[in-house]
Amino acid sequence: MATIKDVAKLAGVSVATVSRVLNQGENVQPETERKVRSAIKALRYSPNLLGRNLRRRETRKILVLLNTISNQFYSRVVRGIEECAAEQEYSVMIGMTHGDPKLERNFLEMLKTKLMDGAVFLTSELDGAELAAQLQGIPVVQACEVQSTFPTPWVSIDNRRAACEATRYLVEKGHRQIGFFGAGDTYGSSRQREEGFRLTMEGAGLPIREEWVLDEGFGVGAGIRAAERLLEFGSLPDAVFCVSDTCAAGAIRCLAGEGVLVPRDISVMGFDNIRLSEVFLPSITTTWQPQYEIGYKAMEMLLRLIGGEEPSPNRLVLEHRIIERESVSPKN
Amino acid sequence: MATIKDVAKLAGVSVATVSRVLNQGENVQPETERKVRSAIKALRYSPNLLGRNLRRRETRKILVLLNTISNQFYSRVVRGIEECAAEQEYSVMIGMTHGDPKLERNFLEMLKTKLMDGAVFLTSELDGAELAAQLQGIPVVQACEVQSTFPTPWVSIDNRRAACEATRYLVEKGHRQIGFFGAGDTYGSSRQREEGFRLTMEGAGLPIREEWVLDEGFGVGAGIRAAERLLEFGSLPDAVFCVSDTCAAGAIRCLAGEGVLVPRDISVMGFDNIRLSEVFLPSITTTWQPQYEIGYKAMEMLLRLIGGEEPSPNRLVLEHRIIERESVSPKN
DNA sequence: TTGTACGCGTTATCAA
DNA sequence: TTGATAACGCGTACAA
Repeated sequence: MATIKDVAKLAGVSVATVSRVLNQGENVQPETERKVRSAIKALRYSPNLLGRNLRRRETRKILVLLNTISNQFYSRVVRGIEECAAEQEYSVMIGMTHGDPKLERNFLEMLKTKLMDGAVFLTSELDGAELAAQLQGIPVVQACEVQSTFPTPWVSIDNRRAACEATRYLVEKGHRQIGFFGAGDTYGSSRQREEGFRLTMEGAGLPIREEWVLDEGFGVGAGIRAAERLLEFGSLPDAVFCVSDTCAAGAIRCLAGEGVLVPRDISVMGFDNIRLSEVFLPSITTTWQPQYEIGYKAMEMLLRLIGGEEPSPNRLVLEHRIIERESVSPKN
Repeated sequence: MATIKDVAKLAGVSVATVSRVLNQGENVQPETERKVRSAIKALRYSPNLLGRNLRRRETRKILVLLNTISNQFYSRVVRGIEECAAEQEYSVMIGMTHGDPKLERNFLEMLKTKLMDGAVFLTSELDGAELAAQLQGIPVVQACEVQSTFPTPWVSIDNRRAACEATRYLVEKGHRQIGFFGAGDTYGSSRQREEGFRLTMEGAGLPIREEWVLDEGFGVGAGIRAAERLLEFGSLPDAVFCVSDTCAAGAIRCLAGEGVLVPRDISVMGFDNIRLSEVFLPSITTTWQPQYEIGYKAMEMLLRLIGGEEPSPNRLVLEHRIIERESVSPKN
């Protein structure tokens, strides 16, 4: 691999001149520049970014941390991050933690040592105290999945309010016995959505049957397992509010396997509005969140942070909206 | 951010000693080590990986390049890569190209300049000639989506043979008028699957109606668009062979919207066996490919390449298998 | 306009 | 066992 020295030697100039051609492009004779460029081409030279980054103290790369890309939801969030980043000539790289704190610490190490200029956390497995300690001076923004104990700016929706509205929607459709398929305490968004569900049920004077509140997780498998457990009880609720669209899809599929049809026999509501929810049969009534915008805004905040400013506001709550489809019907 | 010098100063030793404590841990007095470690803790020191990588000429990071993570299929492939990588203490980072050669060149730049030790390409937008020129000495392996003109080892399935078998399966179910939803020439796998389709149809003496061969792409939207075009013709085929499960799902959904039910009115076959295909209603008959193993084997090859050996064999064709589900039924 | 030389933060060699 | 110091490849202040 050719270095800047090789180029300088071949072009018959000093490394400084080569560097000047490469970077500013100013203060160099056209003839000299020509020689340098042809040497670069001849040697197929690319500047070693390790050396450059070390010297410049910036890498123009940012990290997106998430538990898994198999969760369809994140893909448009990342797109938002990427497009904002690209405008400022940043590249983004994705790291997966698979819910493993060790893997997350590994990525944190890269951040601490300036392998990347900053990060957007879409999920995190660490607690606020540890992260606060680790994150000293590292530009980080949280998006979607937010832990308010983290000492970082964030952008998300109001999960609790969204869940309130979703539950109220079900109630207004005439459903009275409503179950909730959540993800337990693993992630805050699920907890907040459960809160919203409970609050609204109580506000409407409707009882919550705890055997219909099942915490299996966000994924398709979670929906299937929760539905299986639901079927073990003698009676079914009128409707189920699921913590995610994938969970809802799994539940609908599992119920169908036992002859329980959605929405004929039971209504199922999702959350997120991923592509699957409009394609699924039946299509899934859900709560849309502005995935692209969440990502874009988070990246804007991160850029401010990298620039040394404190973004203001440093917490951003974006709008959500119920999207009516086929999986919820009025209670007859 | 503290550097090794700060640590050395605080501990009252030289940087060499600090480095020894950090790396080999040998040849250093317990007492000295204790002092160093407490200085490290006090200063919250982490070695700067840019400096280390520059010096060691390795980063222990590898890049996975793909067009988009919204394609569910890749997630298990990446998992295979990650688990093999982790065994050798490599971290993996994902970069998306979104089908844009410029973005891909950007990532290539990182590789050329040793920001990462090597890469697995799950897709690529460049042609063989350009890549051959760029890839001089950079360890790269292709997986899944393979261009045989690339000068790299690869691992994949036999797409053509798999498509032959899938088509034959449809024929054996009694279908005679069969359509193909592909992705055109954007990626080789689609072309090879189309070849297999055509070969088998001809071999069975069945005519191919070109208006039923539609190239819209791999995604859900592609399946929808292709189905829309299909519906514009007066008559429908007995069955459609789709290039991917997501495409099949889109097609099934679109047909259902027009009252054409799968598999009652038409059979639809997918490809890949992603999670969606077992959850979808109807569940999708498809061809499984060993996603995890493809990733794992590709990473094994890459490690050999990084180690300076040429892997042998340097092309690996793994097995596939038809999975029967609900979306294909016998022609009555 | 160009070149010399230093520093970025490490690791590794060599001498003490 | 430890320390001084030379790389690694680059950018840039300063001198020429």
